[in-house]
Amino acid sequence: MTTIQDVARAAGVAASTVSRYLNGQLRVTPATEAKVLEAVSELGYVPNAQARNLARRRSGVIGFVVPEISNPYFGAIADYAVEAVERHGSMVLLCSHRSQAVRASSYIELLSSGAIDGMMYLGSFRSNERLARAIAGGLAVVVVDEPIAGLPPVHTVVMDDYAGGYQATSYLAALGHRKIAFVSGPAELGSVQERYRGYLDALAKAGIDASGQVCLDGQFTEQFGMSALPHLIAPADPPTAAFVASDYIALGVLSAAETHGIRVPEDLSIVGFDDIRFSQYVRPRLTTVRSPFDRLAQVGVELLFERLADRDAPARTEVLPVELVVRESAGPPPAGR
Amino acid sequence: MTTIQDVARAAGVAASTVSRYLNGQLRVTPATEAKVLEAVSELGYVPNAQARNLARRRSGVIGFVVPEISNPYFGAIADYAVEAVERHGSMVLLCSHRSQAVRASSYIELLSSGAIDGMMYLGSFRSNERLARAIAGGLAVVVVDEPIAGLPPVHTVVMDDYAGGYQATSYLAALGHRKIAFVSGPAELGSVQERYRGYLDALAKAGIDASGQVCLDGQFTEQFGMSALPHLIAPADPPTAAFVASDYIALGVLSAAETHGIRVPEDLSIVGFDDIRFSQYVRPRLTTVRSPFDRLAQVGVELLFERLADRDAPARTEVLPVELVVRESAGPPPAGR
DNA sequence: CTTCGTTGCGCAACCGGTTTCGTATAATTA
DNA sequence: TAATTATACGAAACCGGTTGCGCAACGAAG
Repeated sequence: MTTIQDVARAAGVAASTVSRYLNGQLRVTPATEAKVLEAVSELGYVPNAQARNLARRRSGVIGFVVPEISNPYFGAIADYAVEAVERHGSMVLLCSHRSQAVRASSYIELLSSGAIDGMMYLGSFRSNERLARAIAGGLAVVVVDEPIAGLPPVHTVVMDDYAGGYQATSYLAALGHRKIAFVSGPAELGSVQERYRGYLDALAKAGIDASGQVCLDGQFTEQFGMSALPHLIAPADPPTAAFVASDYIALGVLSAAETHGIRVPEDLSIVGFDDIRFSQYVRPRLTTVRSPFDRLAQVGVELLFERLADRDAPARTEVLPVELVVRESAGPPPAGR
Repeated sequence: MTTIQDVARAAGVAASTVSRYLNGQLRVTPATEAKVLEAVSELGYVPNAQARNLARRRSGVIGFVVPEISNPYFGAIADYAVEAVERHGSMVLLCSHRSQAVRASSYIELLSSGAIDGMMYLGSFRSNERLARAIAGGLAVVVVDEPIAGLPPVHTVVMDDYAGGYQATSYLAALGHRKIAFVSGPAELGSVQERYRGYLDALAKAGIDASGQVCLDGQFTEQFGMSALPHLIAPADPPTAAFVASDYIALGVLSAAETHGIRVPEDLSIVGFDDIRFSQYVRPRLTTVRSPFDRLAQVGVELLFERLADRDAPARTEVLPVELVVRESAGPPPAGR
C-alpha cells in the first residue's frame, strides 16, 4: 500500500504539503503541483480511510440499525437512506439485529466506540436502555419509523399513523360498513396504538359503536394474518370489513380467506397499511394506506446530519403524511348488512 | 472520550500493559488486574475502533455490495450474511448500488482504500472492470449468486441454476406438458443462461422439440411478468405451462393471468424460481425452485474468511444444490392437449 | 550463595494520516 | 535598496491504539 510519505518522497516535498494540497487547503506552485500529481498517479495513491478518520476524528460512516434487512419494509427505507447518506459523502454500516433485543444493544454498544459518526435507529422495541445511554453519552442519533420510549430528547421521524388509521377506517365506514374489525401488530408499539386511536376516532365520527368490534393483535407477519382470519369469520354477526394495519398481515388474511371460501371484497372488505411492493400484485389488489418510505429515510438522514453539524440544536420530531391508496380489496358490505 | 492512556494513568500502569491485558495477551498480578479493571469500569473505557484497526492493519468490516437491498431476494442473503460475519467478530458495511454500474464501481473504489478487510459481491452485471482491478490489487473478494466474467481467479459461490432449470422443466414434462414456455430475467446473466440450459436439456430428455417453444426474457420484476403473459396466450397453439425462472416475474404472470381470465394451473401451469417469501401466500401457491439463500450467504462468508486467513489459497467455486418445492401452481395440462 | 529461567511490566516506535507552527523565499511596498 | 508582508513549504506533534524489546524481580536449580 502506498502511503502519503511515499508520495511526498517521490515528489520531493513534505507529507504535510501533499496532504493539504490534496485536500484543497493549500495553493502550491505549478511545479510542485505537477510533481505531486505525477507521484500520486504514478504510485496509484489512495489515502487510507482509517488513518484519515483517526486524525479527523470522524469516520464517514452512519450506522443503520434495523430489525431485519430481509424485510422489504426496512429494505425500502434502507435503500432510500443509503441514497441520502451518500449525498452527504458518507456510507452506511448495516446492523440487522433480526429482532433480538440483546443483539440490538450490542450493536449500539459497538457503534458507540467511535466507529460511526451517527446512527439511524429503526425501531421495533418500545424502549432500549442501551440506546438511551448512548444518546445521553453524546452519540448523534435519529429515531425513525417507531418512537422509542424513555429516551433523552432526540430527533425523530415517524409517519402519521393516527391519520392513516383514521382515513382507512373512515373509508370503510363511508362504504357502508358498520362492523369493522381492527387487526394489527404488537399492541405495545406506539405506531400500532396510534393507528388504533385513528380507528377508534373514525368509528366515533361515523357514529359506530366501538364496543363489540373484533380487535386482534399479533406479529407483523403473513403468518399472523392467516391465523387471524378464522377469528374474523367466527362471530355470529361477523365483521364485514377489517382494517388490517400492515400489508404483511393483510396478505396473510387474503391468503386464508381464499382457503376458507371467503370472497374479498364481496364477503369481507380489507384495507391494509404500508403499501408494500407486492400489494398491487395480489388479487384482489390491496387497498391500503401508503407509508412514505422515501420521505422517512430522507428526512431521517437530513435530521441526522443536521444534528452532526449542530450538536446543540433542540431535538425535533417530524410527522410525515400518509395517503390512502384505493384499489380492489374494499367495497360495499354484502346486501342487507 | 477516555483513552487507554487515561486508564493506564488511573491504574498506575503503562498503556501497553492495559492493552495487552485487555486483549488477553498478558497475565498480570491480581493487584494489577484489580486496578486496571477498576479504572476501566470507573472511566467507562471503550477502545477506539479506528485506532485499533489502524494499528492492527485491519478494520473488522466486510463490505457487502448488492444491487438493491430493498429487494427481499438480496435482503434475505444479507441477513444470513450478517449473521455469519458476526460469528467471525466482524461487521457488514452495506453498499446498495441500486443497479447502477457507475455506483457499483465507485463503491468498489471506495472499499479498496483499506476501509474493509474483504468484500462480498452480489452480482447483477455480467462483468466489472473495477472489480477485476481490485481483486488483482489484492482485495479479498468472494463473488456470490451470479458469476462475473473477466475476473482474476476468485472464490465464488453460486447455486445450481442448471439443475434448477432441469428439475422444473422435467416436472412439467412429467405432468404431461409438451408446450412449455421459458420466461426469465436478462439473457446476458450467467444464471439465466444456466437455467435455460437446464430447461433445454430437460426438454430434450423428455423428447420434446425445443424449437417452437415460447422464450421470453426481460427484467426480474413483477412488471415484466405482467407484460409477458399476453405473449404466453397469444399463439394459436399456446403453451400449457411456463417455467418462469424468477418468482418476481411469476407473481406478475399470476397477477396478469387473473386479469385475462386464465386459470392457473387449469389453463396454464407455472413453476417459478427462488421461493421468495411471498410465493407461499399468493393464490395459487407457487410451485417453485428453492434458492438456498442461507447457504449462499454462509458459504460465501466462510470462503471469504478462508481467503482472509490464507491469501494464497487457490480460488474455489462452490455450487449449491437447489430443490423443487411443489405447491399448487402447476398441474396436468388441460384435457386433450 | 550464585546462576539461570520465568514472569510482569514499561519504554518507545509504529500504523498513516492531519494540523499547528515556524521558516525561507518571493512579492510588494516605501 | 531596504523593510515589510504574503506565500509555499517542512518539521514535528498528535490522533489512540498495538507490539517488539529490554529490564527488573522473583523462584528454582546447582
